[in-house]
Amino acid sequence: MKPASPAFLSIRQVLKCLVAPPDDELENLLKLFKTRTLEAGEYFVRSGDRSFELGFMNSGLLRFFYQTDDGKEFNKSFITENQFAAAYSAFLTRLPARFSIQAIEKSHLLICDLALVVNLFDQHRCWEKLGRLLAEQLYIKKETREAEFLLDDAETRYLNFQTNYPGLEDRLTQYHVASYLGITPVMLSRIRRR
Amino acid sequence: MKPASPAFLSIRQVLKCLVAPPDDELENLLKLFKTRTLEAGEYFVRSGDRSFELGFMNSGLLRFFYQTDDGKEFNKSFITENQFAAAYSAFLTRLPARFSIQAIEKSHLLICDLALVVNLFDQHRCWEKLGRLLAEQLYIKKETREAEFLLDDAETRYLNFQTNYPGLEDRLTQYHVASYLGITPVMLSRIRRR
DNA sequence: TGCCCTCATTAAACTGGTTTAATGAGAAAC
DNA sequence: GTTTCTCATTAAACCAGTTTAATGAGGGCA
Repeated sequence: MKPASPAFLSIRQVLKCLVAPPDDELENLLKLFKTRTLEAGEYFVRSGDRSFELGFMNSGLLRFFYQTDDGKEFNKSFITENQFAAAYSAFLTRLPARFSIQAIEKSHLLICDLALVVNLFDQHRCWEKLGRLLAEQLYIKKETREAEFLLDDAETRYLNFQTNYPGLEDRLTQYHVASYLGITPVMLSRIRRR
Repeated sequence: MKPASPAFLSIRQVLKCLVAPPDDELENLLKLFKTRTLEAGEYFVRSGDRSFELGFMNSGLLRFFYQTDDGKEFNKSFITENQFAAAYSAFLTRLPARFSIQAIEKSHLLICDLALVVNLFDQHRCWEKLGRLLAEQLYIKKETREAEFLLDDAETRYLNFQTNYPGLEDRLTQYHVASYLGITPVMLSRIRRR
């Protein structure tokens, strides 16, 4: 599968839009990637992993989730088409991943060793900038979520979820939505009744 | 107050350690800063503000906090010596700040217009890198906090706070600690009894 | 010494959410 | 058509943390 194939169309566009890389740098980066398909239920990262890949989603749906010792799960975010996916914080801190990443729908990705991408940071400023922009996006997303947990009750968080992730609710079971909101399916059902 | 003065010693060290800037670039950056003192209770940023400064703490203690419509406050983080302080997410998104930053102790800072620093990103790679590293730090901090809220109960969060911010508890009233943990002072008092 | 003032503790009623368990409802398997 | 999944709903008991309010305990200050 070569960087000229249709699978590379989206990532090309996204990267051009984000950091406007020179053509040769862009090709350098793209040839590090290969395609991968995850079946529904399959894992991209498992909690405890120490080696990491960067994924770019061509299609499908991933969830990032924490697990407690007694088996409870907490979805922390969802990733869909044209977004990057990685256990980036674990890579940066060189600690084992604290959460898992799992496909909820069959998903088509481009993947690449994360360390190879980070090595490019020193090679050209556009990749350093990419690293900055991705970190900024992640930061803003997490901070927004922190604000929701501190300021909003469960019902408000549910309404926010509907507007922030339009259409996503239909692709998820009530269990996954509830887990993202930090409540039980029972409570979500009660909220929905209103 | 010139960049040669003692007030610039710490920021010099921190920047050298983070991004190893060339001497002339470092001086370029430092001459953008001037000193500022905040009395206890004084604000560095107010919720709703649209223009932002980057602060570097020489001494003192700041809190970042959200406020609800009915006046309740939620501390989201604390900043002490040798750390940078800014409403960075608001700056990045060009939205009004959603939280306030206030001095809990009398604080000595170096401050500078945030936009001037961000303009330097294109001038030299070391500043682009600085932007990346700061965003990464913020991201990791927020993600850690998200994990705590999802996985841990109030008592565990309290114990985490004590180990993650050693000595800080003694500089804060019980109200501020409780607000950071997402509980009431009453509940914190009960936890402490155990 | 006595008077504030602010902060910490304790108790009691209350509430938003959980837990457990039973019931319903749709879709796939055969 | 019946069985058997999985997922959503509903009810009832329960619990972690809130709210309100009263009490205590220290510090600054005239």
